[in-house]
Amino acid sequence: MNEKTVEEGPRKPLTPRGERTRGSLVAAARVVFERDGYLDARLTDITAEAGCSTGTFYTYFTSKEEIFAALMEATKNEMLHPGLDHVEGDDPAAVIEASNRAYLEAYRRNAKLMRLMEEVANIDPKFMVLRQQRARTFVERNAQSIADLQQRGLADPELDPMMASRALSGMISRLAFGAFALGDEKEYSFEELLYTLTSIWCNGLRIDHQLSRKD
Amino acid sequence: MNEKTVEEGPRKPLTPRGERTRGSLVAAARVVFERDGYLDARLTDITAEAGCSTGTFYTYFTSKEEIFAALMEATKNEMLHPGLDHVEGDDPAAVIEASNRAYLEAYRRNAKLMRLMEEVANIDPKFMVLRQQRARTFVERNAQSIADLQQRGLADPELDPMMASRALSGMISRLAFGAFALGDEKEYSFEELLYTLTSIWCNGLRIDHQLSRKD
Amino acid sequence: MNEKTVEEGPRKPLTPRGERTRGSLVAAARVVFERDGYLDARLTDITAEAGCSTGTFYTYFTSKEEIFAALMEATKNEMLHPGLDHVEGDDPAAVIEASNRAYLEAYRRNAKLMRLMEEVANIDPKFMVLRQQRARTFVERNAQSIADLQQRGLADPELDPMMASRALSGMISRLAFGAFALGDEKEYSFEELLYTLTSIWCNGLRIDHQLSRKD
Amino acid sequence: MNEKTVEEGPRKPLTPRGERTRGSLVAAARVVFERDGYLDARLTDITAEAGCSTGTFYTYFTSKEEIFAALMEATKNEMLHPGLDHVEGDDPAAVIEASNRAYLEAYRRNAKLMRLMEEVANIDPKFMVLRQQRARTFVERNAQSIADLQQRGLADPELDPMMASRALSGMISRLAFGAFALGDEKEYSFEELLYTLTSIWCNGLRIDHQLSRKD
DNA sequence: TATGAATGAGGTTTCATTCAT
DNA sequence: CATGAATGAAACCTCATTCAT
Repeated sequence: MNEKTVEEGPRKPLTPRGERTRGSLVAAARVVFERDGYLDARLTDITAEAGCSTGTFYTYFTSKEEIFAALMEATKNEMLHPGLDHVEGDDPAAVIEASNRAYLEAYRRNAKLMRLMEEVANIDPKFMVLRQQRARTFVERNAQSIADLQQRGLADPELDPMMASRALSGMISRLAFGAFALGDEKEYSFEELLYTLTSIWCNGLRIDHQLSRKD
Repeated sequence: MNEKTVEEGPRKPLTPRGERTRGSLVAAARVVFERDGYLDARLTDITAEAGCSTGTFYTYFTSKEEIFAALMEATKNEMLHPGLDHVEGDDPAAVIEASNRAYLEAYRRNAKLMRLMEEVANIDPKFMVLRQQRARTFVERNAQSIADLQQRGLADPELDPMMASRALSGMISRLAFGAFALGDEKEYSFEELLYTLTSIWCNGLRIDHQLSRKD
Repeated sequence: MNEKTVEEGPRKPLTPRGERTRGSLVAAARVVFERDGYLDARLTDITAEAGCSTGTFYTYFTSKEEIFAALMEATKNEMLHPGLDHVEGDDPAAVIEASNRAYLEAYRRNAKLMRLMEEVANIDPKFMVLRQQRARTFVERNAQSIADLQQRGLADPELDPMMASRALSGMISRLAFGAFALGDEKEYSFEELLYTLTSIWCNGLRIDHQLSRKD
Repeated sequence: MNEKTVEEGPRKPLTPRGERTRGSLVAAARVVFERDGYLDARLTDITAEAGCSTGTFYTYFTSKEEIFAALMEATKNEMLHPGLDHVEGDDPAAVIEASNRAYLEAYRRNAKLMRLMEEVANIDPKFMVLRQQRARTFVERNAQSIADLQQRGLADPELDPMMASRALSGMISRLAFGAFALGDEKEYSFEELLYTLTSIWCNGLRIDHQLSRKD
């Protein structure tokens, strides 16, 4: 899987000083983008936040798009979430719950970044591709897990694992977006959210479970 | 429910000619927005498409935002989808399937408009509010339907109807967006999509069903 | 001969007002270019001189290059000079003298423009092409005239008319450039210049003559 | 004759290393200027070509202009051409032909440099002065030679030697520019060029000759 | 002497919006 | 009501030059 669809300028070997400046620009970009949104962010806001001059920006990046790509690259690990198969355990429902909990927590932690990614993906096709690639990773992991459960006779064999995974993965990401990125959080209790998603996930696949709400 | 959160300029009574001009502007806006996207659309593109002059635009609208709002208003009926309770019948699964089919078909028909709405909602909070309002209508209708099924003993009573509806409604809209708005349609068979969504919907609520794929 | 090598933006049919504004911009461009040179001229200098705003510039032109092309087009008739064959008369030497006199006078009148053309031609290949095209017109006319004199037995038949014309036409334009465009005019008496050029021209082609200096 | 009109930075005594670095910068400047033109050449292109850092440039030069002056100084001998009086011989026409041949060959060898000089002279008055000084050397030598021929009764005594030299010297440099610097060379045969120029030169001064084309 | 990151003035360019006709 | 030229704020971007190491 080649995540380099969104190009970043030829990264010449950097001196430590250059490394630092570049880093401060990416950090500043995160602050400014999260605060003002992608469109409203001006390059001068970013350099001001980074404490350097406009010209310096162009030492490391050629455009707003490119520094955004760099920011996405720099933060890609922050949304790492285990996926079903990375949670150990014998009880499928417990595994699913743990996985969903991890996902929701990661989403909540990175809500602003996710919000931002959504804004940019809907503006620039290059980043829609990136978003889809990352989503696909998540979807495929879950599809694999569903297929395993089917093989072990623990999940409805009628469903296409990939399609079911798309539906369920989409369900959780959408709800997380609504709950955390849009800041409608007041309407949602985290545990209620988790319970509902996990119930539907398990029921949807016809997985036996004894889930209950936590408060 | 007040849908007027997104203001439209004081609609002075229009002469028939004015009515026509305004209409051609909205129609042109749809063409241009769907073709170029909201951000890349220039007002002069719209007036050119409408066959009128730049100045005329301001007779009817005060900004790009406002004509977009007018376009949303003009097309709001195009995504009208029945919601569960609007489909008659005794078999809940059949009702759900019919409802989902109607939703997917409407989404497919209006894919470009939905894509556009997503773009703008992620740019402009006013339109995020509008999008959420419309989603809420859909969610609430489905929640009502779920509550009904619970009362009739046909659906899992443990689930909060509103939360379950958010999850399931989000699931279907997300999948429709991916399938139709992003043009990844090749990866999806419509009937497979429908079957998967409806199965998970019914299973998720523990509704008895005998669904089968159509080809 | 297609002189449209240097493109000018699609000239939409202009309203009289637009015609006037465009004209004032071209006139302003001439003032500013002649005063400051092509490179040092800023678009804002031109719009300021034309009495309009920066934005207006872009209603008519897309770049400095383009307005320069328009200026060249607008002034192309100012350097029209008869060429040998357009001067009537039986005495070839008198004809050549009259032609040279007309050329030098036109050059002197348009010295700043010629200076400008030279600057730009040496910067931008598109305008070198234009300069060469215009020179070629002059060269070809003179070549024709030389061929005629050869046929009438009045000029050295050994010389290739085209090559001889290139040499003699180049001689006069170079001297005119030095005398008038560079402002070394003090070193040159117009009549001395004319006498020398015409003598060499006639002698060079072995045309009989009784030229004498005027003072 | 003071050729130092175009200043060069105070040339501090250089270490051998410094000498080498400076030399590589001038050599790089020639490559880059000839390749990209004066205006499009960036100092970083030159330092990159020279294999040193940006900062090093300022150890030896203070500006693009100055390194260009240094390049002109370094290459001034490359266009050395004998001038009429430096060719030995009794037959004036043969001397003129040899001189012209030497000039044309030197021009052809240094065509890019001459092209460059022309570009810069038309941009920067300081270099126009330099160009004129060098031309003047050539013109004056030729004027001296013409005066000698007049004194020996071999050339038309009516012509002012200086003015005639300006005309004839300009003729040859213009034609050389067109033929070699602009790369229109295909249209010109070297020998035809030489024959025409020399014929007109001799005829123009009424010098007896028996010139013939070589092939 | 060499390095190369940092600087920032000053130009270009866009396009939503105004307004005289 | 319609016109479309004029407006100008606001952003972008370059690259010669400086300077701390």
